[in-house]
Formats: sequence, C-alpha cells, structure tokens
Amino acid sequence: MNYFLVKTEPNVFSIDDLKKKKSEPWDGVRNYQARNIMRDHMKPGDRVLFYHSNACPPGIAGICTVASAPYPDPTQFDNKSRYFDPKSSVDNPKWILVDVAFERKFKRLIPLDELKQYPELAKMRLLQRGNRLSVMPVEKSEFKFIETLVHG
DNA sequence: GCCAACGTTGGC
DNA sequence: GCCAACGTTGGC
Repeated sequence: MNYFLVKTEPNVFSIDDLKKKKSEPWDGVRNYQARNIMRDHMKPGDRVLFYHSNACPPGIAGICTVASAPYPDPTQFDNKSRYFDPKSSVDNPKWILVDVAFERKFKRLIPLDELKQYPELAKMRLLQRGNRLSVMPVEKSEFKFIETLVHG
C-alpha cells in the first residue's frame, strides 16, 4: 500500500463532485513528474489525500483511492478538450492517468496553515517552498498522522 | 490581481 | 546543450 496526495481546484472539481460521481479519471495532468507517479507508482487500492488548492482556505478535504491501473488520458486525443495535446498520438500516448474513487470527506477541512504547524509533517512535499507538483507521494506516517487529525 | 517559483519552449 | 522568454501554479 502506497500513499499519495492530489491537488485540485474545488471550483473545478471538488471532493463533493467526487462523492457524487464515485469515481473519476484524474485527467488533465500535464507534468512529467506527476504523470510518472501515476504511471509507475500508483496501484489500485492505494490511498490518496484529496487537496483543495486555490481555495479559501486551501487544505486537505478528504481521502480517495486509486481505482484503476494506469491508462492513457483520453483528453490528450480530443481536439475539443483544453487538455488536447497535438504532439501525442494513440500509438504513442504521452499522458497517463489513473481513476480515483471517493473514500471519505473529512468532517472538517484541514487548512494548509494548520498542516504547516505540525513538526510531524514538516517534510511533506506539499509544504516545501515553491512546490507546484499536483500529484505527489506522501509518507505512511504523514498520512496516518493526518487521519488522526480528523475523527469521523 | 500580484508575484515567486519553476517547468517548457525554441532560437542559436 | 545553453539559456532567455514565456506560461502555469497556487498562496496570498
């Protein structure tokens, strides 16, 4: 079992949207590091912190799980999509994603400001200065610590 | 809306 | 392969 974090802007796709849809292809990721993490490291059943970025306040909203093997992001082939990539092809797709499934919404959102206060989380990639990665690994100990912050 | 950080692009 | 220009992310 591995642990991760994904970022999303809640006005685009929130934890409530995921709850309604139950499962969702994590499309639109156009960063090689983030792609490699989905392609090479995520396995069905892995658990993923669901982070709301560009929100008031930004923070962790809940947990989802990896719900598929990696496969090509369909939006890269769709010239009507904002994620269309003319340099990619069906034969040699550039962008790979996984589906994520809703697990739970936290009873309270854990704000970024609060996360920064815990020494236990000081090494989280999310909290490193200038970090822009939208899909990243999380240590098991960090994940478990965050779960203890929300009861229910 | 600002801007720091940093990834990508493209000319050379 | 260097690096300046440009675009994007995301907190504030």
